Amino acid sequence: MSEKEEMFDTRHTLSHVLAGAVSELYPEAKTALGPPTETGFYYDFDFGDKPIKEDDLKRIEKRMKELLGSFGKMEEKKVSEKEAREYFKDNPYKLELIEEIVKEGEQITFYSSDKFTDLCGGGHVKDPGSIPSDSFTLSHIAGAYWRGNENNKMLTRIYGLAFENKEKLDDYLNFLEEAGKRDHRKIGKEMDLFTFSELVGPGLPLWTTKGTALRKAITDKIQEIQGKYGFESVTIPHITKMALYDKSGHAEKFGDELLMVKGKDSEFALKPMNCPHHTQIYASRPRSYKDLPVRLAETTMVYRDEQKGELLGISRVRSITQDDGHIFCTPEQAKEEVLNVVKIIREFYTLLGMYEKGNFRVLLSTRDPEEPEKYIGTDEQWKDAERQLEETAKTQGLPYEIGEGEAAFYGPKLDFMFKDAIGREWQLATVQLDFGMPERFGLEYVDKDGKKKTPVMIHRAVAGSLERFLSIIIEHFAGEFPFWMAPVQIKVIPISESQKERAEEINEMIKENGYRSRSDISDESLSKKIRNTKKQKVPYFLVIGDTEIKNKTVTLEGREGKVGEKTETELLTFLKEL
RNA sequence: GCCUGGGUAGCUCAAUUGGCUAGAGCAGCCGAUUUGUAAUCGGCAGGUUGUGGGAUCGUACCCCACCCCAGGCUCCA
Repeated sequence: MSEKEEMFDTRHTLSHVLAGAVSELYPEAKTALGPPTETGFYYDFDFGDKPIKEDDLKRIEKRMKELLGSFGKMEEKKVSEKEAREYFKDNPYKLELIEEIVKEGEQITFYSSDKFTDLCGGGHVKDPGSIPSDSFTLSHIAGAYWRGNENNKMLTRIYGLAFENKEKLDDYLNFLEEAGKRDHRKIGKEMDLFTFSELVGPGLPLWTTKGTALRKAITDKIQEIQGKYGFESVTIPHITKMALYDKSGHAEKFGDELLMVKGKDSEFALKPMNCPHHTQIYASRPRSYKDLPVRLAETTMVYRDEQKGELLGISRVRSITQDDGHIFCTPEQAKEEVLNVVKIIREFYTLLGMYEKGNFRVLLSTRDPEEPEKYIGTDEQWKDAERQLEETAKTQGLPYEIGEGEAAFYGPKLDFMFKDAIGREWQLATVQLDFGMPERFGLEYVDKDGKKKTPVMIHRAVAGSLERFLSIIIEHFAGEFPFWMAPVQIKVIPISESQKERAEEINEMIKENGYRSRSDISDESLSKKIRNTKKQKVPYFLVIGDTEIKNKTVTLEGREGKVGEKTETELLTFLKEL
């Protein structure tokens, strides 16, 4: 058995110990479900009308530790439906599970120790007494709907962290603490990148001058790359008549997520996506097969009335800036176009040093075969498109997995998933095939044979949402952005008042050469000015004293220390090569 | 939206658990200093303790409602 599987069993067993401890301390509580997780385990309970508090965790944890030694061996026992029902007659959750197992035609098993019996499929360490009592801890409680369905009752979930031993647990706790230091909300505030106002509203970030410089550096870079692949920019209004979404099918899909704007005599919707608008640019004139592919790109904000509890920093917001793009092409061209988008994504994330194995994974999001009515398009189209995407993923060596039921309603997609500082996964880049919308909008092109045909539409985004993308890279770089991206790239620091003028002169010179430079001519000490520069994570700074004035040079310094004394020309050459 | 926590100056935190005028540091402003590599010194200002109600002789602290934030759940075109 691998170490990972063994840990899985340990965590699973601990969830039983947790349930055992809770059952003892709170006899009224009903146990529901409790699986292991990546970092520990949890168990869901129904505490009835006497919910527990965060403070109670200490008590439960203490009892768990006491119980470990006397918990006894985990023994499997096959039981009949009748026995099972009898044993759990007061527990509606277990009864529901038993019913399901019976329906599936599977054997019901109990796992019992001296202290506690649970309905369970197995996967335990034989002797819970062998688990070190300081290798786990209960971390927090949270609400969770029974069976993950929001129409069901909300249960109380107790989360625990568990590792091989105390050292590993401490390592993880330490990791969480370190991760907290790179939290994009903290760094965003420290570096003055964005802010929120209660007057403006939750989920609506306001971008400062520095944050905007950062955003522009990124979107310029994306445009530079995608420009090589034939994308051209377009511009659309942020509102539309509902007619557009009635036709696209989004109206039905979106419902209350749409934000409405009332005009004098008509009502508009704030756009929650850009594709329908872009189809209308395509549809504005007759297209020949010779015009295809048409590749439209636009970095623009969309607005979604997300549920409040889902908002999170700039990872999940209500005003979302998408670096969106839509390709309209012939069915024959689709594969090549998807490939090109993958290349754009690869080039961009490679530049960031984020395209490394293990740093991301790709989700091939397919249709849920159980619910075909949720999607548009024929079986044939779906199979074909899914196969096409999978082929591209394979030939491009993408670390992909199938995400069944994760597809958009109009087609399958490749989603590029990246992790934030504490390991939560977020979708950034995406390529989506769509054979529904062109048809709905009656898009067409005239083919070689003179016949009108329906083009394929490909949706794509490189950063995805600029907000979410920034949340990830702020945490990835802990604010220490690569030079080309840094909101302030260079700081010019005179040692004392007498070099102020020269510092300003150098600062202007650098700015004229297209870099984001600032001078610090405050009356602070050199040490203080350097400290501030480092705190702001500015990649390079120049020190100017009497020596530099005499030599007509600047002293260049970066994050790794002193680079050296350079003339203006040398400096510009150096910056150019970064 | 739901569950559980939280909200004190721009930021980081304090206030002996219901009892003197809510205090520090940093940032800001004023003054002195003119600095050679991660905090120069002094002064000033800064608060309706998230908001609104209530209980109390008295509340940052107790109760109610709402707002905002976080960790989860649900959702994520």
